[in-house]
Amino acid sequence: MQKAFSPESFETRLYAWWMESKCFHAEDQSPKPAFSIAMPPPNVTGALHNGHALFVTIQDVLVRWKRMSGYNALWLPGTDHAGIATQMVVERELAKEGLKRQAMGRDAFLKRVWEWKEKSGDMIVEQMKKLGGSPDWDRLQFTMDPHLSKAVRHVFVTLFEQGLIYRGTRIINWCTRCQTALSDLEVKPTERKGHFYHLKYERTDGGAPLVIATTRPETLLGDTAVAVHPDDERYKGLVGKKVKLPLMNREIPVIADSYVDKEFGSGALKVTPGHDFNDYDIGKRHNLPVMGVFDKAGKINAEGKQYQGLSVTEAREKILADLETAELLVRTEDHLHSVGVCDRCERVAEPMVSEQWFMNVKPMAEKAIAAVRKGESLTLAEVEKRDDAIKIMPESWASTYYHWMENIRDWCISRQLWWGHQIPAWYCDKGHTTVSKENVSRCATCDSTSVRQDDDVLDTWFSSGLWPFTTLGWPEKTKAYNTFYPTNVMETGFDILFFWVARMIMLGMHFNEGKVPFKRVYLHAMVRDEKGQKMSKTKGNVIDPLDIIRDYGADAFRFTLSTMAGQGRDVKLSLDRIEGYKAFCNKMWNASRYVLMRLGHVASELPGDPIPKADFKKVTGGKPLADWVSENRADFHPLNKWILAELDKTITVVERGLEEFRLNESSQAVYDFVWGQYCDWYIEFSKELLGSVEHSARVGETQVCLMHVLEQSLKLAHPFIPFITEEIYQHLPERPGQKQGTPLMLASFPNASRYEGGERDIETVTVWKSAVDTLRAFRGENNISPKARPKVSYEVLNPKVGDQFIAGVPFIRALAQLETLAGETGDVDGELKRVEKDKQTTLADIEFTKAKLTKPTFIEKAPKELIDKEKDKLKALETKVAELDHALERLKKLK
RNA sequence: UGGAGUGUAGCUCAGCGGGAGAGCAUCCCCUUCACACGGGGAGGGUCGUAGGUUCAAUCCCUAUCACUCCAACCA
Repeated sequence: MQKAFSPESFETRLYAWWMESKCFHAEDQSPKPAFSIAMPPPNVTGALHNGHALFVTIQDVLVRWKRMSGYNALWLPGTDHAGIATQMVVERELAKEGLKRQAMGRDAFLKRVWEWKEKSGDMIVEQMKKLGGSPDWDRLQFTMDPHLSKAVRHVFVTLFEQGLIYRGTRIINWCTRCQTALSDLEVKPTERKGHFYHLKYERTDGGAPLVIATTRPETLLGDTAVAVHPDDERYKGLVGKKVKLPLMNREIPVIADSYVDKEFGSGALKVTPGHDFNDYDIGKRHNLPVMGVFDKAGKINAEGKQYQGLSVTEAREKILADLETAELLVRTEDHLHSVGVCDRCERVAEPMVSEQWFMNVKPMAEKAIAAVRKGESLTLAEVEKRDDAIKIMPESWASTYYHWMENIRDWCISRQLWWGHQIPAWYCDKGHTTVSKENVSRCATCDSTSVRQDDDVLDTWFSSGLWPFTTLGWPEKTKAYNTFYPTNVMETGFDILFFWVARMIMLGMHFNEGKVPFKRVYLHAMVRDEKGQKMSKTKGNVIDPLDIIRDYGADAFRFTLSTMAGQGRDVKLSLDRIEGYKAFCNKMWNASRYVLMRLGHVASELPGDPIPKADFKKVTGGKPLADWVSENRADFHPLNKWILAELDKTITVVERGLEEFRLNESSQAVYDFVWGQYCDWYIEFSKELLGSVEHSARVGETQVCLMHVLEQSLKLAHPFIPFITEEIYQHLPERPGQKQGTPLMLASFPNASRYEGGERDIETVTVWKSAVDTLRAFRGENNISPKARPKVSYEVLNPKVGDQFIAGVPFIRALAQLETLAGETGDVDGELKRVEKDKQTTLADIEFTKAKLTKPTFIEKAPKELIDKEKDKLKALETKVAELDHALERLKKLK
């Protein structure tokens, strides 16, 4: 084993070895219970970021743990074609070469995107490997693989036949830059500074003109009504009459609709059904004509008459100027309002009426809501046993989910892009539509052979919405499908709860006889920079995960992410923290190295080290260490019993944390145990145990315990820090029942033993530890040189603790670095001071406790156990004062 | 506008009804033969603010302030 811990020296080698040994492989069929996670497929738009690192870590921890716990564990990897995002990236690349997709043509363009996909997909896979991710790479899939594409068509055609997918002309969000329709989710409301314009609409009956406020004066070109609230006294007589649309020489009616807010603006609203979602609804209620005045490039069309050809912004300027001239612009105010912008390019999205494909999701949403409601009333364990309920964690997300699902609108699924699944609909020259799973060359209605496939592609989330089952071979009921559907855990970011998770639930239940696609959803938080800001290239605060791995190792990075992946809390990534966990890895490395030296299996650096080479076979009679330990534990030395008890406690905490997605608790427990108990105390105590003749009978037993506890710790830590634990494990000496060269990642995860006396064992050693602490504090406070080996005397005052203490004397002496623990004390003054101080605080404690116990309300109302506890405490404190008094007396005499 | 979350030591975070914890940072001592990515010691917090419930509140309730996020149809 190398002296220095250097992750780069083994990470790559071990990963390759795991791959060769097929350690990540999951069986399609197995007698073992199944556990599966469908990996959220990263977009093939480029490199991995910290958000990916977080999900890879969390999912890998869960999968490694389950795999070691005897499950046939499948983590199914893949990548997503990410329609708009990828097309945009490639278009940008092409622009550098002076190329445009329109000029290239569809086929040539797609060829380039595929090339990009190969490159980017490989890169992402490589990066996940660097992190130590253990998905079953043999099953790696891409959303546009032939099989998945076939499933997409199957779903499209089925939903079409069920009447849930239809083509219609409706108002949708349109990005004039990306030149495509967007779903509601792809439009992000953004605060923008704008103006509030008050315009005059003159009445045809010569009455006082109506004043109407708007932020978008250019849309007046498409106004087809003015609306007021039916109860608005100011406009009572006006409903049914007409007003003159400024500049357009058109008359439009005044209508009454309760959507209008009487308090807002002038209480009169211009209605533009062609370019506003609400106006569209109002228009439908009142049978208003829908007038589109922008074209798809965002230019005014022929309906805009004299403004035709102007862009939206140009038209606004011109119209305002013309209104001003016509004295129809009453006033202008500054106004901060939110506008919808394209999620991808941030250009303002234009609501526009257009013919698109839609999915009616309402019926599916109802079932999807019911499944989560059911999950809410069940525990995590109960939900695992069924296939009709979903538990969302952290639970606070459930209400957000309901709200969205209850108000869900039809999903616009067509996109005017080239990269994606082309819609399986064909139109013939007579205008008939044929929807089919197979390519169509003849119209199903009129047999015309002049057919053309719809140019558009499906929203990217259409195919990823099928991910948990299409990746298992669906619609065929494959062995893998039967084994792994429903999957157990969906672990992803809350930012795609609606985009993805909700749609998987709806489509999953719809196409799998009501069976949910996953039983538990764990939504992790965002990875931010150390100040809590979102990492973005423009802010320049992006930390590249590969840089972190290079500087600290994948394990330190993973451990950091695990400890910070507490529920519902953003991960603020700080390099200091990562460095701290690298130190932990280093500690683990060196502790292991020491243990191996002490077992005589690695050349000791101590000249003349008296410790014999550990012969486990002889000590345990050929039994595996774990078995031998549990059979003989009751007779072990208190120190060995104690560390085994601490180990049991740790295993329990680690397992509970993993079960409840509290990875931070689990990783913290591992850290505290390995460093705070095993290294800081047990190893130090063991030096005395192994090094002194007095305990020579305990050497074999202690060597077994050192080994056994180290091995269990490695297993416990493995899911979090797979590389270093595996590397150390491969250096462990031969043990009975243990085949050398088998990977740790396939070893079985520790179980807490059922041994009863653990608490008592812990108590004993706690007495020793606190004695050492006291002596060390005394040295520190009194500036006694670390080199000094003072002689210290002790006196047993409390016989109960006394026996425990006496057994620990040699160990306390060793750890406190004393010459003797029995003789005369060196510095009486200092000790007097310390004991005096201790007495004072103890007296204060007594006062506090007495006050509590003499309070009548406390005696009456507090639970009996607590009162007893307080009484016991008081007694103990009083005894302690008596002891301290005794000690003071003695010290004074010595002086 | 509505909903959710967060506010604890200088920093990053645990704890969440019975007298406040960790890591890092700071200060002091130590190159003791696994580890200076180390060992030992010390200092440091009226647990955002104000009320309330309770024998008892950092923890529960109410209000309030600050930050963050989510959902939104106010032109």
